[in-house]
Amino acid sequence: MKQPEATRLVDVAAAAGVSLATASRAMSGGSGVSDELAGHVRAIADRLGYIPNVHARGLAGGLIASIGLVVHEIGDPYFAEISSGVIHRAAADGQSVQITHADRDPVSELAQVSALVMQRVGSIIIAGSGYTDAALEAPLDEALARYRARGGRVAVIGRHHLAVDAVLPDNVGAGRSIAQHLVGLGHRRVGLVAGPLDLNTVQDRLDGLRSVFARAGVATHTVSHAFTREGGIDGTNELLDAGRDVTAIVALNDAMALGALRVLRERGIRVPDEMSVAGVDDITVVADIAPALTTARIPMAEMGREAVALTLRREADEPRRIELGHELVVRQSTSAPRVGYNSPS
Amino acid sequence: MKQPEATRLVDVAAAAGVSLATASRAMSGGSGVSDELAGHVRAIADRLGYIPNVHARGLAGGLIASIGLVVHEIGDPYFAEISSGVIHRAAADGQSVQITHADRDPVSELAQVSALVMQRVGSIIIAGSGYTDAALEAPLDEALARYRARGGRVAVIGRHHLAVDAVLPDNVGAGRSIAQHLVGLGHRRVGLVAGPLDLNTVQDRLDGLRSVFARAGVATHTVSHAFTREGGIDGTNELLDAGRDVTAIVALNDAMALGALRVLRERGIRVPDEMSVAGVDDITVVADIAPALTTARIPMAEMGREAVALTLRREADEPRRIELGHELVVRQSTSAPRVGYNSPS
DNA sequence: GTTGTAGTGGAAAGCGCTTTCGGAAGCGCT
DNA sequence: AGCGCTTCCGAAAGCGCTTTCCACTACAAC
Repeated sequence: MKQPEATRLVDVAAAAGVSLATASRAMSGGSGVSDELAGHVRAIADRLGYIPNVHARGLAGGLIASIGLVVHEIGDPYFAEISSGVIHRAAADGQSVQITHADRDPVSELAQVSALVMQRVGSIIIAGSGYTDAALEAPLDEALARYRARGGRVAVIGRHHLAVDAVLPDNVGAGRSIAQHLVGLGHRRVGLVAGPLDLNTVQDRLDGLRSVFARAGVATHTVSHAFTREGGIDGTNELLDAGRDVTAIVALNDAMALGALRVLRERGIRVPDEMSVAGVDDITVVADIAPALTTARIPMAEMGREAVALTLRREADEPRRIELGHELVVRQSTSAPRVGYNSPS
Repeated sequence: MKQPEATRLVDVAAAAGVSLATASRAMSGGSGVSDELAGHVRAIADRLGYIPNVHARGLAGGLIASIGLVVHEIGDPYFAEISSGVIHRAAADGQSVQITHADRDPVSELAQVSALVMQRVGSIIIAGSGYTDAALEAPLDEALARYRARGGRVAVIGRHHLAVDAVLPDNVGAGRSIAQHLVGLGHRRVGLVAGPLDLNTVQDRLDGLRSVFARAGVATHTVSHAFTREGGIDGTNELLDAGRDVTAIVALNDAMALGALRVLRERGIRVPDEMSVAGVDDITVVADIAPALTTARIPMAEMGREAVALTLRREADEPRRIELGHELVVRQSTSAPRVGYNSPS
């Protein structure tokens, strides 16, 4: 049960001919040790293959060099790619990453954060939209505030209603770009397949889309379902069943776009000939499918990396936000509307 | 720095009117407490919102209730879906999951495992193929043996050359099913786009494919590249550039199949009219694309769940292996070869 | 009435580390 | 030489938990 040959800090101290306290100060970069002595101790530690015991550190010191990452569902490519960025950047910094699922449920999300706090992780990164309803965010906000008061570092990805460091993709701009692209192609009636309307990501993308469409006098019809492939299927079916004669469908993320594509294929509606389809995110796979999806690229892995970088900075001053750009990626799923199609009469 | 209102075990003990020792026994399921008293203590603990301090436990007890999961790259849907299964099952059991990247590198993989061992995680799950070259696996095997000797639980997913609990998909069967399907459609010349040949997953799938093709007198041509979408692109290009007049391409996993589909689309080769394409895995997205991919389903999430289940069993007897089935999923990317196509002369 | 035998309480010893505290040593200054 | 000052170091006190070792109470079995 006990590890037999584990080198402890006392062993290092003995080998280096210093006291335990000095060894500790040398290892954890504390002050009170001369640089040369510290260097010497660290050299000895390396030679002995010493690896600090995380739990002893956690018990004695408070927080540990570990990142807690909350995503909704790691099976979702959007979160998988963000996580990949987090893990890569964290590894470069010698930090381990604990991932938990919030399952798109605010209650579960709060529970996961609490669990992470109790594990004494040094930083918490929350990925995924927040609710625009402040009441739903309040408990989370409080929990995070308490955690930060204790020295914890927090960063959120893609949500901006919390008073913490944030990495924000350009959702509004992404929506605008997609809309401009469609307007440029000549579409006049567009269906918007959205996720839950109280998510800030959905709202922002919708704002971008509608601002452009409204100015161009393009009619839009919006349906709202789960922010997943299944939601895309439901939304597209609803749109089609309602008999809206739209010439293009914008899904609020690529997962929904994939669902839309599937429904259109099953119904024998050709893309882009009879219906243009666009998404948002540019998850890896949508570049390879036929027709390759027109979408607005959100730099997911980079968002993950930046979030880790935010938790690393020393100064604990006021919340900072990093805004990342987007990029319109035009592929084959969009084209000018064909006259004669989609006009029921 | 110190958490002010953290409920500790002594608090629970006081509230329940029992001693610290009894409370500890009640919480960690040890013997020496009546079930009713234990239940009472746990109820009080719940009411107080008590969450045990992981680090104190880790320090005192040896290993902690946490799972270390090693995958190659979480951005890869295959690993993302496995991870999803692991996280869900672990959460149901109150365990946290630490994910690290091995980046398809045996050296890195070993380093990750060592790091996890030092973190005193209670179990380690390694996902991803092993090398059939025993020399490459030896260091890992030794490290795991030491860890197990200390009470650590280990499970591997999809590799069978280690003396530990394993969850194994039916790779051979999957290969056979795909081959039978293609033989049944009348294909006589098939290209195999494989990953690295020293990975047991690749070998097993290849064995299944070739055994059936050989018996049916079908000619095969194999190329080997990275086990990723990019590898699929390279492999398909190599196959096509070599002028092999195959009527079907089997990619050894869906990621490679996606790459193959992309190359074929770029070259204007129609699927399945001019070329049938099949994959293995059935990652979520391949059901939605056009043409929907014919593939052999490997139950990834279930593999993740089973791996966690394996680490949970009490008896530390000899290695157990759980073999899961596969399922041929015929979609639109395969059809009978068209006479006249692909015959250069 | 004596002996077991669970179940429980109390006390205490760590687990390996960080950190506080006070002392020792080295420095420049008067 | 004497003073205060800064540096650096060693001893020791925990961090919250698991465990072990007894002691003690019931209550059943002999």
